[in-house]
Amino acid sequence: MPELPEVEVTCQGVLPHLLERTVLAVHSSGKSLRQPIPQELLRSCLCNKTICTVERRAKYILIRFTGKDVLIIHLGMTGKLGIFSQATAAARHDHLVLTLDNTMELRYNDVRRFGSVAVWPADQAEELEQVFLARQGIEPLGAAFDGKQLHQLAHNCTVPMKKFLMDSRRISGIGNIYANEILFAAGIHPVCPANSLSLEQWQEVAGCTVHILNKAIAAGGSTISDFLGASGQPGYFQLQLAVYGKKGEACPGCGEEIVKEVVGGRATFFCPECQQEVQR
DNA sequence: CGGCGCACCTGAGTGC
DNA sequence: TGCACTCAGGTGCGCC
Repeated sequence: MPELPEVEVTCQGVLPHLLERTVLAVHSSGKSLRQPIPQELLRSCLCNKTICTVERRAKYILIRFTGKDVLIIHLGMTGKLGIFSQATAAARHDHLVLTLDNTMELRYNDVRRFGSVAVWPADQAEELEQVFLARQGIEPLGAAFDGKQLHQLAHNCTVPMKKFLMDSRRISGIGNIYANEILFAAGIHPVCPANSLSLEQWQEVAGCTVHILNKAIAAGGSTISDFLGASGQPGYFQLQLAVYGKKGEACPGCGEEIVKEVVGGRATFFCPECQQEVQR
């Protein structure tokens, strides 16, 4: 389920249930995610440790423990985190369960197993910062994010805008749905080369990015209060989408038909009228 | 190095 | 009801 807003909403949703909680036990399904779940390492690093913060970086959820060990979870395409009572029956595709000291459990469920679970032991805290976190793209909701920075980032880069926005090594957190929505909002054609945009256009793209991501988080945030049991689907399920999945429907801006094409190997929706390919 | 295609996995939906 | 086929919101690998 995750693009940045969904991961952020998940973080905010589990946060109040995890703070100050101590992990008593770790169980995994035995099935491999992107990489095998390191059950023994999880046990030795996390059992009897207390959670002190939960934060998001890019599309990763970082659960930090006293003693500096860090559990890192990526939701892949279909990963979900939820808080359940021990009495709640396990669901199909539950792959990791952390038993907490208040009779509740944190459960990671992932149908397609494209997600990942990793632990960075305290003695590797340095590497976590310098190798892993430093490798992530810029944060769209970070203080430094603006059109000027994107303009510089796109210098000499000929890839289509759609791919540029979705490249997590450059910008973190934007997936297929929001890339479509951002380009529509900014009036940019998805195949437009990244280095062909003016500074003004990049400022527009930056502004739309922040606006759309924040709107999606706010919409998903309405589900946070009942996050127990990992009910509803936060994020884009709550957000009014303008073009994604709307092939053949009327553009909300001009009424022209939304078209679908494949760009960078993924379904791409746009309005051929509002998003002109040729730049003037 | 930049960019492309594909593989990883399961399930939902569609058309016959 | 069943079967074959396509598609899905992410990432990283091998290849040119």
